[in-house]
Amino acid sequence: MEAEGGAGEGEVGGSGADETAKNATTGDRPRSVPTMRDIALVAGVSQSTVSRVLNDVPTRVPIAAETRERVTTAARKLGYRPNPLARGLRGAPTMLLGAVVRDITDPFFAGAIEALSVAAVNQGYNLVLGHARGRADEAQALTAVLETRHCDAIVLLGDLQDQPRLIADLADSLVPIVGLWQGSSPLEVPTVDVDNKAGIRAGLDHLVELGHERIAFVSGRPLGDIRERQAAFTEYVVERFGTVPDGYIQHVSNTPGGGEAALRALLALPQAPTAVVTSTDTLAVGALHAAYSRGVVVPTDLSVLGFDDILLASHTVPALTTLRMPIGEIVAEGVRLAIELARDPSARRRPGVRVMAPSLIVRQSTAPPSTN
Amino acid sequence: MEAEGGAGEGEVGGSGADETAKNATTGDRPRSVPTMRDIALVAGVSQSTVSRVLNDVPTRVPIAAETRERVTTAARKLGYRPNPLARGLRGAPTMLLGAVVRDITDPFFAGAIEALSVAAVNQGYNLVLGHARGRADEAQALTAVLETRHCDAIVLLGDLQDQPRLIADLADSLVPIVGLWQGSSPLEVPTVDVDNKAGIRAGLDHLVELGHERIAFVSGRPLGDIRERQAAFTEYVVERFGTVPDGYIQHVSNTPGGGEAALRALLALPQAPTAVVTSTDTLAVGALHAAYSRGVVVPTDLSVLGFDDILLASHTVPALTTLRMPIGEIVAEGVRLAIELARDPSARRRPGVRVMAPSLIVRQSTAPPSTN
DNA sequence: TCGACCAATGTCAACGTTTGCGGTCATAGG
DNA sequence: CCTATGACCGCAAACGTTGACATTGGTCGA
Repeated sequence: MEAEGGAGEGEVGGSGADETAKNATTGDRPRSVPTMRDIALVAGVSQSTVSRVLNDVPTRVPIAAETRERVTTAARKLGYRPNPLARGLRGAPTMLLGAVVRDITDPFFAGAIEALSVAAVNQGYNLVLGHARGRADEAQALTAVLETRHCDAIVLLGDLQDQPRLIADLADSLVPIVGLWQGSSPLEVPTVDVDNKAGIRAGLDHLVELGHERIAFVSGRPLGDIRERQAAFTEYVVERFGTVPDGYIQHVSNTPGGGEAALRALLALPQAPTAVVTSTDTLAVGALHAAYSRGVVVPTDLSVLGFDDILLASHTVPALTTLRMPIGEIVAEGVRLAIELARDPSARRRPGVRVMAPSLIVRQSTAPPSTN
Repeated sequence: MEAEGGAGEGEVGGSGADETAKNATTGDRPRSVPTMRDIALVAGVSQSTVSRVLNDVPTRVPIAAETRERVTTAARKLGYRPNPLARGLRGAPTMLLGAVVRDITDPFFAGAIEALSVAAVNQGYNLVLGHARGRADEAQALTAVLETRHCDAIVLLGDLQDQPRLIADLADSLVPIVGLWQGSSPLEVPTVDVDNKAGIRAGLDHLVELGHERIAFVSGRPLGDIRERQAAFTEYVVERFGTVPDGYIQHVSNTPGGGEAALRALLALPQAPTAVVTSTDTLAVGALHAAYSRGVVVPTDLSVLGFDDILLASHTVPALTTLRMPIGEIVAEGVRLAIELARDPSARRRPGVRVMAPSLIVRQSTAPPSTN
């Protein structure tokens, strides 16, 4: 409030209430965005010359330095901005990457979007967001991001198997597509993912080495990576201990609240586990909270292992032992692929899954089990 | 890996290595996306008729049902998708909202982006992301999001005062702009924000009622809202206690790590505070962790108050007392404004700040001070 | 039997760029 | 004095849509 007139109010503040005074404040500027023709008129050249000068095209015939000068100054004076739609019409890339995510509310995917945006910007691209949550939106996401192919390529985040319409639309679209975190059921597109199985096994190895034998799993909706993680857990435990005890796999929503509910259920079991593996750090946070509020001390009474290594994982109470998701690598590879496909249409759609390795980050939420 | 051939591989998998076999696999489809002319040819009508039928334009002159039928079936058969660039060139809105955020890595803004995307999609718009972090990107964000006005309107998130070039570009752009969370120095655009002062005062009232007198403030970089919050804190404390003790205002980076550092510094003070107000929940999380690892029990030994009420705030250990940021309201109003301005060019740029009220959420991280 | 009028469709010029191809000068060489 | 030859630049056609306007082929009333 104190700074109402922060930056150059004289410059900008003029416009506002009265919309009739189009050119009064700005002099002779035609108020709508200037085109190349306007520049051509001012500079006294043809519009194509303007195009050539402004794009600095390597024309076989040179353009006089003086003409060049006249055009550029005219352009600057008029405040020319090229019209990307017109360029796009001529086949120029839009420099836009579409990102379709199943649920942007999921903190993990929100983080992934961040990383994706950063990676895209680094390559000169920007991100168009679409999310596909819910029956109704299903159409929207594509109508806007795909069908509306402003985008040079599309990146899919997360498992979208339950959105048949979206997948169908993807199938006969011409924009190149790459998938990230497709988990156990990747689409027929180039895909990058984390090695869920290796991650879960590394985590379980860690717990087993500490001496744990009663290990439970808290899972979000078994889709995509989550399903892979759960499968890896089951496989390992069966391999090692013969069977997964009843109730040792909890299915909840992938939120802290879900983690809380799951842990309460686990603690109520006749034989409560001494360690809990969560399919996601978000769940682990909830589990930590539930343990705390039940008086169960982590890691003394209970070990908790997460997956993802979200930003907060190193700052929970206690700090969370987890599996670091190589978001950066995955996203970078995804963007690289997407751009490569966008540039070279001949290579599009060569399915295949590239996996990146997660790594175990040992912090304070795991310890040997207490001797009952 | 197991699911390599997940969905309809016969349909899609065909394309790939050999790019000469354009039409071989797809029959007679021209392989590039079909235009209205293609449909017109197939249906045996003129291209404008196709346009009229497909857009179901309320033309004063009717079109024969049979013709209509022929056109629609042809369109469906060819898999027609309208070209938004061509439409845009004719002046149609792109249904894209640009979002420029100072630092998408900030968890709060990441969350805001989510909410913004949801709100935009609800209105039929999609989001184009641009971030403006760092000197170099500064140009990029605008080159891509603004200059490239694919967007019908632009939403600014957070204080961007330190990006002069961006602001300058905004000044003479023709796209309508609205600002969110501009804090103490809003730009000359319609702006929506939270009432930081009221929030801080409510939080301090709460602490004072509990009996606290030694209250410290942990602040991120004093920009935008953060600056307002800090100012409100100082004002309140001076008003109430005459002065802010030395060292009672800590400046750190807005991360959990920053919160940790700040709390360590505060605990090292000769007269440590009994309560800490953080400018952000992210900082509060760090503070909780630092307290825990120092053996300082929250809330018995120290009260911690956050700001924002992020998703995790109710699941920290202990659950965080904080001020709920009305993200939904702010974002909804912002999107509403943006779309309104996009639709009605005559109303653009009527500066002014609308503030939404935060509310105090009391959880377990605050309590009366221990009697030393 | 002829113009009027209506239904049903086609024509054509935009929108702002890019780009292949051709045109117009001046000047130098003959 | 005439014609090549560069050096510079303009013309105009695309790109895929839209929409104002023109154009058909009939049917109807006079």
